Amino acid sequence: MSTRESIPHSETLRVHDRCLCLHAQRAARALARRFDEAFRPLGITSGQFSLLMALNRPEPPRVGDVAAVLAMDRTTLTASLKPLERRRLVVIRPDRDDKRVRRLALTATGRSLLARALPLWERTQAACEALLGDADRTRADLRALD
Amino acid sequence: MSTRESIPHSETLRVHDRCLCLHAQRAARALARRFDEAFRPLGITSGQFSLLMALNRPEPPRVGDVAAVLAMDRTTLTASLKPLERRRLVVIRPDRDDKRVRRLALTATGRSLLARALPLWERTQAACEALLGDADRTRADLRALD
DNA sequence: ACCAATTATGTTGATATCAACTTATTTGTC
DNA sequence: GACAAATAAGTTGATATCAACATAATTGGT
Repeated sequence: MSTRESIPHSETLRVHDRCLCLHAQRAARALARRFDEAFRPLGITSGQFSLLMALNRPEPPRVGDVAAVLAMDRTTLTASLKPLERRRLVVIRPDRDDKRVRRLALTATGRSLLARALPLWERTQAACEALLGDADRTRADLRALD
Repeated sequence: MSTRESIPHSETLRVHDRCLCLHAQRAARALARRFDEAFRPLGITSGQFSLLMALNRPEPPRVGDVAAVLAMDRTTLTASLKPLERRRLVVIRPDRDDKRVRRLALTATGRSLLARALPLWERTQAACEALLGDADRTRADLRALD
């Protein structure tokens, strides 16, 4: 392999400093760890919290709806539901009218767990916002990327 | 279960709109998908690109160094190296002085692949920056979170 | 009513993620 | 020099992520 085919280290540093994908991954991993830790006493992760929260609606949403809300792959969602279903936090029921559709609903246990998780979220969220100059601006930027 | 134990839907909406963890996860997933797609012709993912780039240094870094740079769990890194090692893009060698330490180095093939990936990164990065008003500000915000 | 296109979802296989635990080596203190 | 503490890294088991492929039900055009 000739030298022509490799990248100088200076270029590596430039990519490393600027790559939005890497910056977003690092921030996402760091935030996930922080929230995971906060929710640990309840035995759920940050992702499971977001998912349970997305299911807390008057009308049980469909799989596709939830995937869209979380900007998550549909098949990832199917997999993520498994442990929650096993723990009886979520029930999956066929739709009344459309037999293709499955409705995702919190159980009473799930709702109760979510209620206990909320104050933990508040605390952690406040701690994270404190790291930012303008959390609303950051949220707007993040939204622009998805 | 009593009603006292559940969260009103309005509260759910507030959490959903404000949660930094969810916003970061969504943005990270969206960016990863975008870069994954760009790198697909080369058979690597966005995460593998970042990892290979992190190894492109004059002195082969140690496992712990790379994990710190990527803000990634050390054991995640060990797992992520496996497919790259299998494809002979990376070699893992014991350190000369400290027998606990393993040095991670790109192979000639790895360096060459990275060089071919760089223009794809440039294009995708530019497209993502175009979504933001001020990419430097966004990067600074993301850095504040990790 | 038929049937092709579309829609909603699931399954499989590979990789990524992290906590908990384990092993091997080095360092520092006496 | 012995040995406890600290350091570097790996393994296991659970969950998360997504592409590729597969299935079943609905819709729309004729």
